[in-house]
Amino acid sequence: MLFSKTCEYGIRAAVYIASQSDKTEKTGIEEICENIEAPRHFTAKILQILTRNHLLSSQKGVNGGFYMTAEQLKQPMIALVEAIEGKEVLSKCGLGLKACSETEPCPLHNKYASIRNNIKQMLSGMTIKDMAVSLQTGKAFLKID
Amino acid sequence: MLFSKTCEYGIRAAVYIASQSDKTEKTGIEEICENIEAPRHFTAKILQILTRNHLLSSQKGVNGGFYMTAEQLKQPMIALVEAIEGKEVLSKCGLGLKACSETEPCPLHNKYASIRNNIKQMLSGMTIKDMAVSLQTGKAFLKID
DNA sequence: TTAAATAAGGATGTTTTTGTCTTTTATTGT
DNA sequence: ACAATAAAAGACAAAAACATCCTTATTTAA
Ligand code: FES
Ligand code: FES
Repeated sequence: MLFSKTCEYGIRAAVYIASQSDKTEKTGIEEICENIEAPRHFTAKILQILTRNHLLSSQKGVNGGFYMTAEQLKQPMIALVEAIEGKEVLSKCGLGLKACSETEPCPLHNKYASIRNNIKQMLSGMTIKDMAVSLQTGKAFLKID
Repeated sequence: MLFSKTCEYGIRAAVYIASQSDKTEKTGIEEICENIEAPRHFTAKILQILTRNHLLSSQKGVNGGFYMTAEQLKQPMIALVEAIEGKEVLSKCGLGLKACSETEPCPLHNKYASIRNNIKQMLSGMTIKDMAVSLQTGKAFLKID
């Protein structure tokens, strides 16, 4: 519905990495995928994208893995979504018109634009750290057992 | 974002057909696709689905085409969406967990569930006729010229 | 300095979505 | 009846999304 599989895995992975960021050890792709129930190689590709976009940090070699800096933890969810789905995703027309505009709106525009704005607010107002904390405190989960 | 192409075309086509439902003549697939800028054969398939689900009516042969009964015009948008995307689409987890649940929620659940509810309300509270009227009165458009 | 570990990158494969083309079936005006 | 018309249906094709596998580059511990 809202996100592609790519985006779902990307967010889940980033949140998991964030949730491990107190530890000194970096988090390996294997561990990540086990804990978010995502396909190993596919997820690795997504993390490459996020790393290139500086939303994650990584280190190769023994004891390497993924981690996040304090700066990265403060990034809002929307940064992840835009890195994966593209910047425009939150301004497109809900009915697929070439552009979303106030002057030539689709019949859904009035209501949809406000909902789209809610989504934008949700994603801007929540940091990766916020999500990680809800994991750490047992309030939320990244997979169902 | 919200809908698949299939769903977008399906809604646009249905709304266009509805907007022509005052006329006595039925509306042909060619005319529909010109007016909503959608691919001819693909859209025809989508209309088949909607017709099988009794959300549209159709007639073959000379002077045939698509049309909607008064009953069908009163259907809410959500009926179209569910016919095309499936009934479950509006209750799935936003982060792709196997199930969306209050007891094992994903970190997005709190905010997402409320947005998803807004979407549901938007789609339940607006009939196909409502959308068609906004077209007819020039307040909305199904393609950009 | 070497072996092991681990992410990055590239090639390839599968599935789903999106789209076209052709044939069939039903309807209607003549 | 017949020809024309239009939707239904089925086969096929292209593109995108989803996923795997293999090789390469980098790092570190021993
Ligand atoms: S024009 Fe369709 S959502 Fe704005
Ligand atoms: S559990 Fe993810 S949206 Fe409800």
